[in-house]
Amino acid sequence: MEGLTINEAAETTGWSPRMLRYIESAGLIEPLRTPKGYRIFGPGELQRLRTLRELLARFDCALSDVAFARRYASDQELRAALEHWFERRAERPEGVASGDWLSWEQRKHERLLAQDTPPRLTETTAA
Amino acid sequence: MEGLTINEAAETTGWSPRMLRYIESAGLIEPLRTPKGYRIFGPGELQRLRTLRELLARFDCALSDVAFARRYASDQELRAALEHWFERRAERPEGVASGDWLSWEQRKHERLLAQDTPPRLTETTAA
DNA sequence: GCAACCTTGACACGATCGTGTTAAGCTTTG
DNA sequence: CAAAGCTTAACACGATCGTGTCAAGGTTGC
Repeated sequence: MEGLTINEAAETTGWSPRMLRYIESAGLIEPLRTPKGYRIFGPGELQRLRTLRELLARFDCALSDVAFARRYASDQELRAALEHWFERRAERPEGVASGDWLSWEQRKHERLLAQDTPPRLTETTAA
Repeated sequence: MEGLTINEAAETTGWSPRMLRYIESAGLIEPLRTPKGYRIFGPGELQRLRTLRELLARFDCALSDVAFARRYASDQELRAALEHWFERRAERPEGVASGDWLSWEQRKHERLLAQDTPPRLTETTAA
């Protein structure tokens, strides 16, 4: 065969027909259509579908993540904004620059001083 | 004030205290802690939080999207894999190359021929 | 023409997201 | 010391994700 119908494609890719439609609705694939609307999956689409399963499993992420990553990768404005946001970390008081914000030092003593029991930060970063 | 406590930070950023903790658990912020475990939000964190609200609104995306984008931006392997996957589109029969996969042309006629009602692809791309 | 297949739409359901709220227990502050 | 704050844990709840399944109706194939 050449271009597979949805059920055939489902069998060779491991996805259920339902999921193939769902993935399409998520904008991650775009199978061709016969004039009557039947989906036909070419070898490229089939390969992408198999790879997609691997990706989701390998990186333990969701379809929506992949969809967003695609958006992130192609939307220049989005990427710029987010990248800038990511960069903006470490605004940590190591470089308290100027009096930009009333003396960190001062209060640091007032508040952070006189204490004990140090390692109490159980992050539980929701694996 | 200097480093704000969670409730103060909530007020100036617009997020609820609950959400500030949630956002932290998502790994998007990492406020300092007093030795006793009290969160203190510095001006940097506060700004990031305000910006975050703008980002989510402006690009209509979720916290998990931002979290994944961050991962995508910093995990070389992940990015490479996904980028490769994104690229792999348009495996469309315009460049059917060689006999890589038994004659598209041939079957194209067998299946796609003799039909009418053309524009029936309502995408409904789940806005 | 009838069985087999495809299409969209909808109901369902557990899982997770985004939020609020409350409980139980330290800490800071007046 | 008592009130006010902070912390984590947990229950709750509507919304969306990921899937299955079923229904109603065209299409294809023998």
